[in-house]
Amino acid sequence: MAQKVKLSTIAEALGLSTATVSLALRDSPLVADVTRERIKEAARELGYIYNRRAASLRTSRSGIVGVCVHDVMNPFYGEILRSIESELDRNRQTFILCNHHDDLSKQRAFVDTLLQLGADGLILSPALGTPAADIGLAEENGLPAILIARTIEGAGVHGFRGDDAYGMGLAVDHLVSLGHRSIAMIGGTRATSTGREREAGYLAGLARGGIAFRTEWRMEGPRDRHSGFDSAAAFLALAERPTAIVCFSDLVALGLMYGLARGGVRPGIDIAVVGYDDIEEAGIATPPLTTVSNGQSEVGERAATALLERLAGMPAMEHTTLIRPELKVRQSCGSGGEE
Amino acid sequence: MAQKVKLSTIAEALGLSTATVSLALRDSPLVADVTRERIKEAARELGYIYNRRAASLRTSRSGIVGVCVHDVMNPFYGEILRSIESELDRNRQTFILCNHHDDLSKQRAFVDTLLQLGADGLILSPALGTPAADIGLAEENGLPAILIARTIEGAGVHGFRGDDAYGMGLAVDHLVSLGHRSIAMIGGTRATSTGREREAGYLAGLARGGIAFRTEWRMEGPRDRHSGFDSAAAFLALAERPTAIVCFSDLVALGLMYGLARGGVRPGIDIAVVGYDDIEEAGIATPPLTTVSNGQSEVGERAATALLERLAGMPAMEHTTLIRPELKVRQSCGSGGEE
DNA sequence: CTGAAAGCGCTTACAG
DNA sequence: CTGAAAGCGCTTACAG
Repeated sequence: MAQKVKLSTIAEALGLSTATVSLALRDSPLVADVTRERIKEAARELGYIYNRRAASLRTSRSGIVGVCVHDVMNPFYGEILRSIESELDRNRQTFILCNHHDDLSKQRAFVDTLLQLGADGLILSPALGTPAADIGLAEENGLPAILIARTIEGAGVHGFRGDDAYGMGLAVDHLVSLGHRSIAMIGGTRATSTGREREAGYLAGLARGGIAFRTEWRMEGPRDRHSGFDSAAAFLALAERPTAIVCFSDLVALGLMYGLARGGVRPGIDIAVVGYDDIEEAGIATPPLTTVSNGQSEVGERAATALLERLAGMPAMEHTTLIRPELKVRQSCGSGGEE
Repeated sequence: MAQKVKLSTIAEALGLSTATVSLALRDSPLVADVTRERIKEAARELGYIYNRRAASLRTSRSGIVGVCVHDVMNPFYGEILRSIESELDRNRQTFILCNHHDDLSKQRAFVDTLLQLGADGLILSPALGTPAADIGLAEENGLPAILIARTIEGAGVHGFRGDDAYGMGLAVDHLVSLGHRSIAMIGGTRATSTGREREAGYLAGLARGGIAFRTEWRMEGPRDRHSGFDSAAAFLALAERPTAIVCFSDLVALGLMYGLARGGVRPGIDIAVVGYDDIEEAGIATPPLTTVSNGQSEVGERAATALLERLAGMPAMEHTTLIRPELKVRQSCGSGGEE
């Protein structure tokens, strides 16, 4: 590797000062056009690489935003990330990703790293059991935070998520309107706001339908495809098998459908299944999955925008924006629906 | 936000020099035990946050490794990332992730960012059409690179990937041994080393089986679940329909199976389907997917290890390590197999 | 329109 | 075992 090219290398080569070179490279109007072009050309020729650490040490702006979610391999988060990414890209922010896998210590280590790097902001889907104080710590140290998908009481920051109770109610209402009187709910945990809200929506839906809830209908736990698959066996073993199932997520529903089919029970024909999230795969599954659209791209886009506003100097505001979910009727409830 | 706490804040509070504080916080044996404890305690009490930009500017080591792949939502890459992540975590390297979506300019912008941040290394699954010179540029500027999943001729660095030609041959041999004489291959493109190798393996397998290749058997293109699904229609429209299909990837196979089922053709019963990669979902799909295990976690782990060795001072070596694939027989070829 | 100088917060020889 | 001083590569008032 040749001698490192820095601002002063360019300055010396051109007989100028580093101040002028610095200004020129950032398109300052203070520098004469001719000079600027000479400088830019020299920079290109010399293979100059801007040193962001040095700049950031001086300006205390790093151009880095941290994004931390449960797991990027989960399409639900993947779809949110996609819109965050395009929003941040447009604003020339680099983003650092982290999966916390609901491990609080991993999440903390990540926030710490962001602090050390002088990151400009954080978009977080908090791990199970994240105390409000963790968000406070970040904010106090100059790291503005925005919450997505899950929210935390008293965190004092803006959060964006779907209206889970309402959405799950939509799913149950749909099944009730189809004539179902025994409806199970598989997956999710009360340890997250999402899990609690969706369960509440399920219970409220049953109540609206005049259906008395039975504890064996509620199978807590599964939150991914594999555990959804595994839950099929337990479900099929039920003495009085419900005629319909609402799932915590599409991933759980998709795994469950694999499992039900394996057990000889045909989703959409022998039993009704509803998912939640409306991930891309839901539309091509066989049978196509009836589900509740959860506004992933809207969550991502609005969260990114909100963070950019914070970076621009807007104050934090404690508020949760609920994105309105929508029922997507396809064939997994045997009800015809969209092609 | 209170006044920023830095090394000198601690030094002043304790009546020591910043040099001593710096050494103590990094557990240097040069500092007396008592002093070190006093310093660490003060740091904790004052809420000191280590400024990595400043440190990195001085040491020119950043503790950052960049990882860039086609798309982290693709479980194939997701599984590789998982093992990279755990390997790097153990070595306290922060990693920055980027999806290039086979867009060369995105990949270049990312490498540029790494250079500006003074990143320590790069693990890359190169975008379509990446010239060897791009890798050279990174290396010349002190950013050691390791390639995964796809390799580039003449890049001069170490790469890790599955032996695709051999693996695809395994799939075809299996189908031939089951008695199939007409075998299609769906998905993949000749623009990547992976696509070329897998196609070569398919062709070689046919030749070994004494089967004359027919151009309509080769349906290029699909590389994700959705396009796999879409390809089912084209396949079902074939005048003389092959009795078996090898797919470019599990994702393509899984999407295809959804599509075939939608068309009333039952995978594992009416037609044999083989995937590639052995992602986790393959085992729970219905029917369980026969596929070729592609050693994702081995690729990730070895690539990370190789990079860490480079960081420790080992020279670059131009070499491609081929991980040996393995056939996983399940039920999608109607052949019984594992439970 | 351009330059000289200070400073961002660390670490690292070098003294003592 | 601890301290004084230089320097990493930028940017930003301040002069001129």
